Amino acid sequence: MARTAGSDGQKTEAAIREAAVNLIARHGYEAVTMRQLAAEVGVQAAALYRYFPTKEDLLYDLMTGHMEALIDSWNTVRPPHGDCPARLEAFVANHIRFHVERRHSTHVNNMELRSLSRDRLSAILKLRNRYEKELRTILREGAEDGSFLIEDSAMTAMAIIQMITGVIVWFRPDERLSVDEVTETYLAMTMRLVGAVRHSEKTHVFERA
Amino acid sequence: MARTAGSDGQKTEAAIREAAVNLIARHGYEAVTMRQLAAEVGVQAAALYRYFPTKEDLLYDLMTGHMEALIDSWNTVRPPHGDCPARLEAFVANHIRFHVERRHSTHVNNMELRSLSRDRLSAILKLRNRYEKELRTILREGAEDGSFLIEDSAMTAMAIIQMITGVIVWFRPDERLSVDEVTETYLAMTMRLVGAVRHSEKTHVFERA
DNA sequence: GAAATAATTGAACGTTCGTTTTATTCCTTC
DNA sequence: GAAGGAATAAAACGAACGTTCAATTATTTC
Repeated sequence: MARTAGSDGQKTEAAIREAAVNLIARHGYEAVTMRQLAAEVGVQAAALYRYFPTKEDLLYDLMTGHMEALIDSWNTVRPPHGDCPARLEAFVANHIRFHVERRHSTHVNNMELRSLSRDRLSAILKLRNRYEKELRTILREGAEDGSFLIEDSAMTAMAIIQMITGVIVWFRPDERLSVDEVTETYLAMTMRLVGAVRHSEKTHVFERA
Repeated sequence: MARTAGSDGQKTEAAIREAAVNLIARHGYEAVTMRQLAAEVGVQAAALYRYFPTKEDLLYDLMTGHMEALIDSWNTVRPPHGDCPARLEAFVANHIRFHVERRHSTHVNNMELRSLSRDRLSAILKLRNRYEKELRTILREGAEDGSFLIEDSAMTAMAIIQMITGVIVWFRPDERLSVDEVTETYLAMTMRLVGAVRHSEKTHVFERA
């Protein structure tokens, strides 16, 4: 047997990517075998090597694709400079939406870094740093102009990113909670966390007992 | 050859646990082989099976040990009821200290859940839920007595846990930052996040522009 | 409709995996 | 100092791993 009727390289490659993200997110990169992946795509294992020279090439392809899509998505919604609270809200809202929509891809990027070679690992970390730098800048400028009250912008950036990325660990849409509702609550928590008062909220004054 | 001079079952078992935590945290459960682990311990692979019937038994042993130690550590520092802000501070401080001290063990527990069988997975999740319930209770009671201002105690609990567990991702002691300094900043962020005013801080009033 | 190219199969390669078996040596007890 | 259990080594098991290769069929090109 050989080429099958209706076979199309572009469709096969896309199917490999999709099946790989789902399988790796569920079972982990090391636990997923090329034969298992091929079966999910509906193809023999040897066919995978037409599109990805090695298993690690496939993983790296998935990860770079994810990071570039994340950076692109922020670039399309990023507000102009000034108004740090508005920029922070835009960052958080976009981050949550992006990651909820790509839960499996996010899990792969967060869990499988250690399966990359040194060079590829540092390439991914470079992209990640470029993205996180955006948040650090917002926090630093907001602290300088008095919009925020924070102790350390780098530490705060890590805290916020871990908090808002963690949504994908417990949140499943289609339940009693929508993405918008979750985003709204996380926005409120983030704004309090950085010592800002939200535009749409009443000012609360706490008195010492 | 056979039994080596000075060999001791208890020491070997402890050495296996320690080597396994380090190797699995670094390379992942699936990527670590029994031969690699045995070499790290300084023993042949077959010797491991005297202490752990299967590779998964070893993983499960490490995970339950970690969770039980975590619950124990909270039980020893847990303050009496009432005074929700003090209880929350104690929870956060203990959580950060525990996890920083056991970075590798924490990584194993967070990353390798998918390598457990169904029954063992749910046993670990049960322990985890018991621990997280402590935080949810503090938040709920604090919201009821007016100490905190939060939207949803379950969601807030997840946000806080992910934020404070995330410390181990970026923090390395022995640098310019001590555990106590990091804990102090995270305590401040947590208290603002739940809408509380810390005892030791001045009350800040934000004015609308 | 023949030639060129694209897509895939089926079988095989050597290696490594988790685990088992058997035999051997060390250590403790009396 | 003999006996018996504890701790390990050495070798082997079948299965599964990532990957390669030659052969074969589908599609496109002219």
